Amino acid sequence: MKDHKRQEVTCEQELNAIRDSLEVLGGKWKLRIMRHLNNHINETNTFKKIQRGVEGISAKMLSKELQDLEINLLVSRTMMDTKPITVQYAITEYGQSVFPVTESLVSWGLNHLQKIKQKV
Amino acid sequence: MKDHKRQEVTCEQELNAIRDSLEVLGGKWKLRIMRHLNNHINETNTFKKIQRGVEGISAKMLSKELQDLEINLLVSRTMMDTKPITVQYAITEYGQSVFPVTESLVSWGLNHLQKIKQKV
DNA sequence: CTGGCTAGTTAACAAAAGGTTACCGGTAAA
DNA sequence: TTTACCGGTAACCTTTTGTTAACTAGCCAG
Repeated sequence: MKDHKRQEVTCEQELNAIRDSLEVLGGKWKLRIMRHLNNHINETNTFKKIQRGVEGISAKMLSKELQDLEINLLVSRTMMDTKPITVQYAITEYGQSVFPVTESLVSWGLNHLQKIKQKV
Repeated sequence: MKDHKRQEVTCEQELNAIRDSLEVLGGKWKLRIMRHLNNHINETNTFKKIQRGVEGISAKMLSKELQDLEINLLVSRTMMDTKPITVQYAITEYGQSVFPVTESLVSWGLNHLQKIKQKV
């Protein structure tokens, strides 16, 4: 009975799932932060380091977005008892699961750009 | 034969591609409209019929969203010279290409819902 | 003549998302 | 003592996004 097929869902549930995905991954900064953490996965990513690495983001936005990502289990937050107190952020193993999704957005976006260029 | 490898792109180009995809497919109504058109692909979809089918959408939003979708070649618009003038909208063949993308958003969203439920 | 159908448009507003500036308590170097 | 770095937060402002209600013009039935 149990195969690799997705659970049966209604049309409305699918639309909700899309809405959820876009809430968690959408917006101006979330995927940029995820990408930065993934590119620097072997380094210690403190708040300030991330802010310097993700171009243009303000402390307020970075703080909010990291909290959202942590709530959604995509990023972990660890306080370190150092002299000036530091906080380390890291992408979680579960967080890696977003990359196949973003890959399909990248592919479609690149293809779409070509398609629209042809039109003009 | 098509080359299945994507063109080489920079990190910034990938982020732009994601932004483009989300611009074209994001927002509250676009995918609901696309889905409705796809579910009723063998019917004649007039403006009013779509408005009745996509629950809650106002004339203003439907008008704007259909224009955006048409600009992006995802939907076609055909004026019919009927007694009260009618306009038929249809999803284009190219428009069908969004469904693999949305499918990955649906899968991830459904999985994420389970993941978050476990947390509580 | 009235009212309803067609496909929209316009203006005014509200809500959500994002940006700017200033500031906090703590540590430490100059 | 002043200065700067750390990880933020609060107040305020702007921009984007979406909602509501009123209105257009043409055609038709009662």
